[in-house]
Amino acid sequence: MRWSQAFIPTLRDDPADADAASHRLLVRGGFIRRLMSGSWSLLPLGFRVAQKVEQIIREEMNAIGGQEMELPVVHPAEVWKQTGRWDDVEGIIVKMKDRRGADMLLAITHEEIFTQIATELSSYRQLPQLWYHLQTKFRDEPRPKGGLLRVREFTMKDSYSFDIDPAGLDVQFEAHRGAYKRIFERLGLDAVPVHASSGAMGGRESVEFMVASPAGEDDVATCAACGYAANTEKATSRLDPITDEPWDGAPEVFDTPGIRTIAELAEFADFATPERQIKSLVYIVGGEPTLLLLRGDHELMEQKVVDGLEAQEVRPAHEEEIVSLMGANAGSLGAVGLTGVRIVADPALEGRVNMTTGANQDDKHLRGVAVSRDIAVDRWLDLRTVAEGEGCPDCGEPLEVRRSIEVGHIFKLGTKYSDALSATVLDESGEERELWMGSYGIGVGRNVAAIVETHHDDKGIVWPVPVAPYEVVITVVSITDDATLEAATRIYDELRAAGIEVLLDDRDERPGVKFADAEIIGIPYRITVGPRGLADGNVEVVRRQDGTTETVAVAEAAGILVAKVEAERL
RNA sequence: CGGGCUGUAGCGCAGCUUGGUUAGCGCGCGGCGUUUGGGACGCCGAGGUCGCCGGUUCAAAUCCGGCCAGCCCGACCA
Repeated sequence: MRWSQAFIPTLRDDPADADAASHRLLVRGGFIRRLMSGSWSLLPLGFRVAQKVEQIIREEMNAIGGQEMELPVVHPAEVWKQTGRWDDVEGIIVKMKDRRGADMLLAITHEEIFTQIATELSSYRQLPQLWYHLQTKFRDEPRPKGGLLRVREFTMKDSYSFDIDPAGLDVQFEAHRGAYKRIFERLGLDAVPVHASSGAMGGRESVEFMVASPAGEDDVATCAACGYAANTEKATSRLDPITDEPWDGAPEVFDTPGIRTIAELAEFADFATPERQIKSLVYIVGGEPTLLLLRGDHELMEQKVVDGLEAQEVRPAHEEEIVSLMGANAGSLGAVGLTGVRIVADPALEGRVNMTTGANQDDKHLRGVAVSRDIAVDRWLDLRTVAEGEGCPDCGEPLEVRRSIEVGHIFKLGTKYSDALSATVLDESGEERELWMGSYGIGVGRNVAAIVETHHDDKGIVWPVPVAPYEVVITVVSITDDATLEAATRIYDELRAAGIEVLLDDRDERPGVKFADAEIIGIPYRITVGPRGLADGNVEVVRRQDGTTETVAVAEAAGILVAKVEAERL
């Protein structure tokens, strides 16, 4: 492509509202433009990158036996009502009616439709099956951000596997784990698989692929010693044991005027250090009022409540709800002697004695509380968020917690959808069996953003060759010098003939502008062709990644670049 | 959904408090000229429903009301 003819609206100033490096650079480099909140147009450069990402995904999916198809974006409500998700995921689904008044929706994912198609499978002889498509999803996120990182409309590769039994599902799941590993390697992403919560997808087991980045929205706990890795939504840890001072007798009420927080109480009473307090949080879990108990210095992980209590809706209780349930305001709440409210406690409280907690009367607390004696715990459930430095659950070494971008997620769904939609086959003995399903997703745009987040410097993007919009840019230093333009055009033709994707910067701009633009856009290799070098029969080859420069003979330039690019194509 | 802020040329902004000729500035864009191996400069020029609707007024970008859109914080989030 000749740059002078290309639509590459590079900006030289930062967009005012950019909130992530990839957001800023993709806009600056003319890759994307916002249409509305969470919807982005892919301009020619952005589209080329997205196409390359998609092609890599296709190749790896096909390599594990995937069959590509394409399903619609607008679905009838019917099938979503059958699986129960028409109402379950209220909020993020855009719903609409057609001219006859029939309910429809924009697809947020495609389990329902793929499963419906799978009802056409009738024999175990047709299994296993692995189907996928690259299709638009629309999720009406409350607050999109980060450019392509968190959007409402996006393209996703989603694949679905169908097997006769759990063992078959395990095989497909492991095949995806391998395919995803290769995909992310080819994309230049250092993605680590971690244990994750399945969330509203349902299912029994899921693994997320995470790329460490401050722009991410998830926290991942990892152990350098043994390789344990889990999303903090799911992660557990070993805690140092605490030896409590003995306390004989019943809990004792004491006055705590104006004291509302754990920190204030610790300050107020020297025996009530945070790890000797019980944190009491009132939540409405699936409509049921629930008191959640944690150690004072621990943070609640709401997702663990969702998963552990299998609730659709989990939210903190409102002030009025707290007062009418507990008889006191937040800040003086406690579980001692409480009845009529479900009590769920974190195991870190098990066996503890001489604890301090709210007395369920405003401005009063209790000391000397023995958890097992004084509190009627209905359910013990891991509720807390692991923190950096706590012991790895597998080996005890200190955990690290890092912000990460979720670039892929694979789920073992089980029979949830095949059950709801009667997707069954007959087995060897002629018996009807439900299909065991898995679903596996990769967001294309989010991966593009993740690549930029991890491949940029102060000058701009540094694309890995496999996803670069162009592999080589030829910078023509002076287009008014015939010999220069001729030499550059010859190299351009040679590279194109060799199958290299090359951009010829034949714009009437000063060299400094061309160098800077090529760097913002992030083309991996640049050939500088100018009168100065040509006087000695040379051109310059610069590698974007590290700025290394070499001088090569004009006649050899194309051949050298072909070798370099092909070596990095993956 | 709650709180805060913003909306003026393709982009970034000033003007609004205190209403009054023709609404400005920088970048970008077009023409001409000088320049040309790291983001040049001069001259000339094009480009605007001041987010939308309504109200107040002799007069509204400016004041008032409603609506819409976007951003930030929180809630929420497969």
